[in-house]
Amino acid sequence: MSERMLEKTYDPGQVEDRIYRMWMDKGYFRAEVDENKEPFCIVIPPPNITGELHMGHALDNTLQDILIRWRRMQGYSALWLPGTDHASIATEVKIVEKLEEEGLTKNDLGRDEFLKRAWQWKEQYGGRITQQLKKLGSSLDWSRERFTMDEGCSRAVIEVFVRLYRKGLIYRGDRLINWCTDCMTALSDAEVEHEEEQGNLWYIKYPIKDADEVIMVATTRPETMLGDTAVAVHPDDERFRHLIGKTVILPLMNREIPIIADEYVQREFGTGAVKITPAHDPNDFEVALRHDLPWISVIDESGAMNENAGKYAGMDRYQARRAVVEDLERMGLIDRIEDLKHNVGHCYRCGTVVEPLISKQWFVRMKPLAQPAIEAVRDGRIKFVPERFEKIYFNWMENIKDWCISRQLWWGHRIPAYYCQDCGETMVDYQMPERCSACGGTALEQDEDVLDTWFSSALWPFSTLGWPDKTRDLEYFYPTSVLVTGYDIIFFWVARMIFSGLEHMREVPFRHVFIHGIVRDSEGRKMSKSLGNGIDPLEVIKRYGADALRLTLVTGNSPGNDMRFYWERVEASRNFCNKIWNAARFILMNIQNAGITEPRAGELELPDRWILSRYNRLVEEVTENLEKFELGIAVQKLYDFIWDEFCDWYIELAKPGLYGRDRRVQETKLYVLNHVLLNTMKLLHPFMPFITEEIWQYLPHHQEDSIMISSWPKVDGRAIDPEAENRMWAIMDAIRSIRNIRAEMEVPPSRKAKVVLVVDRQDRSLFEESKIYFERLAWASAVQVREDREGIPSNAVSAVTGKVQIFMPLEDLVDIEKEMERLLREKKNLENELARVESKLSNDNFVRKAPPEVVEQEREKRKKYQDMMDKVLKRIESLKK
RNA sequence: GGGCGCAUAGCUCAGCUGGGAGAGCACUUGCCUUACAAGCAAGGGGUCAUAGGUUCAAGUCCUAUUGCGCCCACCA
Repeated sequence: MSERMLEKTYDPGQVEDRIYRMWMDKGYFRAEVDENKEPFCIVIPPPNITGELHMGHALDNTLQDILIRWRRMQGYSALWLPGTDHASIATEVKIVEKLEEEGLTKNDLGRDEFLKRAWQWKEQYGGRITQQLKKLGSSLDWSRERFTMDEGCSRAVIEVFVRLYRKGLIYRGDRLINWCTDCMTALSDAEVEHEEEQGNLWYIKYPIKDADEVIMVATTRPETMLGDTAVAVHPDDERFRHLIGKTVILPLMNREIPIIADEYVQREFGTGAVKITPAHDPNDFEVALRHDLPWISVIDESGAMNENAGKYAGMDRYQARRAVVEDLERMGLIDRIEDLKHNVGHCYRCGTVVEPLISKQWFVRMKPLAQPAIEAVRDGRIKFVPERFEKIYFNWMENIKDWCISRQLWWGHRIPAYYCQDCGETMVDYQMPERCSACGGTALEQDEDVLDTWFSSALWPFSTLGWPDKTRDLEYFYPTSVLVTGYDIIFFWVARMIFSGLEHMREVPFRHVFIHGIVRDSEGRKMSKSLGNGIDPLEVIKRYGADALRLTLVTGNSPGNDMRFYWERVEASRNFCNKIWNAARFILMNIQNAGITEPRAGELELPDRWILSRYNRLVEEVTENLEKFELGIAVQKLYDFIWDEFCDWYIELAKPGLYGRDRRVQETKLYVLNHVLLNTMKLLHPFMPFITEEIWQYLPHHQEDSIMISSWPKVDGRAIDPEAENRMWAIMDAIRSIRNIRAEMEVPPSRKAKVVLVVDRQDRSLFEESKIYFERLAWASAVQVREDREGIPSNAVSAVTGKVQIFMPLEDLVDIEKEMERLLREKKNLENELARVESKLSNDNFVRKAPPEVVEQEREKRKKYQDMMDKVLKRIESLKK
């Protein structure tokens, strides 16, 4: 028994760091390979080392921590594996920015020096976000912390690259790729964000060679005409049929280019004739391949016109656009200019308009990898929660194109490809070969480029467990159990982990993908740095505590849906913390005066049996909700149970016993109070780990040193007691009625009143035994239970519930007219209810087709309402006298 | 162009496999009742977007429509 006493309000600042340290010191986060236990594993979506904890992380990690803590308590060997991502582009951009402040560029430093800086940066800031995760209470196994560029993960990357290359699934070639002229690197399709923008459609006349005719094309990017190598029309388009095979003189460049026919052309759009710029448009590139057209690059990697652009060389692409249009106008070749909304691709990191360029890059051949990944979801080996995201996943996987994986950056995994400087041979290997496999030369150079940052993330579920080595961890924890992440990175990450896991492990990387939405501001806008509307989770923790933040994030959250952040909601969560804190305080105060005794059979009173029954139902439901990833529903039930049933009802119902003389009764009450609180703290622990631990530490009668290693409550089927529930419900119903009347008549609690309860014979003992609760909870001075209404003065107020007719002789307060009004209102209500029930029961189809128990329910209702109606009518009669 | 989500109390949102509409905040009234005023008790407030349909029964399932939002896509 503890001598310590709790403060009147819960102060998370006093508690959280101390408890987290205790958990760490005791090694509770550490998961062991234990053949006697089932494994349960989640790998964290590794936050970028550039990152600081934002609400998205807070939500994502709260959900993971809930699942992990719950499964750990259930007896699984639960591993939550932490780590960070090197975030190739994002980090490199930051370091370049920092260099700029010093007046330096990447190239001033050179590759080696730059990487040294990058690693320094990683050492300095890489741990920042992991420290912040601790503030949230995340029960991550820090002994297994990984980094996408640590030695093991890097080995995995090389292993995968070499394997895929040897299998023919990685290749290098000149393709039209997305290029960011600001980041100066190639991007994958997924890294391009399309936005609709207001633009123009220029109609340009191209003169036909040796004819007095022009063919008009329409384009949104006039500057690219400098690189045109054809004009295309639809093969069946009568308007142009006679021109197919002829050539046009490309204005400004005076280059002869052919008119070709291709079905790609939409006859209805623009003029029906399309200029073909293979080097700067993905469609045109495809057309050029089909027709064996040359391609001419006119824009360079910085977004400026190159030497192929004639007099426009050196101009920025937008400058060139204006110049080209001006020149064409002067020549009378612009027919007209229309407004047009169209999609423009932007770099997902810096927002720069992406330039399609032809470039030699490395690619992963996707089709063969995508197929098994589609099947794994289709046949249910992987399940998305909620399911609708499977559709999005299929749509992406089924239309996937080869993945451009090389990046013209320095921070990242360098591509393990080596080129012979003598004969140009390409070799891909685990390390640099001694000599060229073709010519035997020794002058070899490694590819300058690094891999897409998502290439290493794709391996995360197994690279972190030791792959390519056959480790015990890998054997035991793979496939992992759940992946928890936002819908915004399904393509970047989830999809790629799935095909990578299947390809390299021959097994799915996880069983469930639990998708959540994003946290928005109170106006529903995305939180962003530029808007300055972000809420810092650490500030929330500081002001209200981590538990309040976690509760806020999970309450009302349904899978896959966005949510808005309100400080008012955090306050409500904080209030709940305080509520349970005070419930615990109350129980502890009483435990100091008496002990706890496990009750013998028959010693439990009605409220005790009621709360134990309700508690056991709660265990059942919460567990079920967690299994279905319905975390928001689970926590709502906990909230309601603790606040309403336990605090507002049971504690009040227990007080008479606690404050009575009978020590045995006191100890029984304390047993039940402690038992229910202890176990609801367990149920609540995954959601609110700190306060539940703190309370646990104060409460007596548990074996384990910490709530986080205690066992998840099990349902005691014998405790579920529908009869106790019904009986208690009847008492509560009557108490509520009395309170209602008193409130309506504005009787203050200080004024006690006599209460007469008229009941049926079979309920008499129930109400006799429950008198004390009416005294305590309904401010009754004396309670009389009887089976007849003889001698009840007419100047009493009354109410009717299912089981009891209540009279309160409040002589001086009673206004007969008002009383009559209330009775007539009651009568009206009952008439409505009866009419509704009657309409159902008189419907032959209902009685015949509805399930018997539903029909029975309706019949019971009818009886109940009729009883109530009888009583109300009698009361009305008696008042009339 | 295709797909998805949302539309429920003044505000923000829950509502799982169809069986008499819920929470938090806000509002009204009364209470400092020896755990908690960050609290207690009582209360007001909703033709569950619209129109059809399935069913004995629809907020819940189906179809269409409207509004808002998101994702994907090669009509220049």
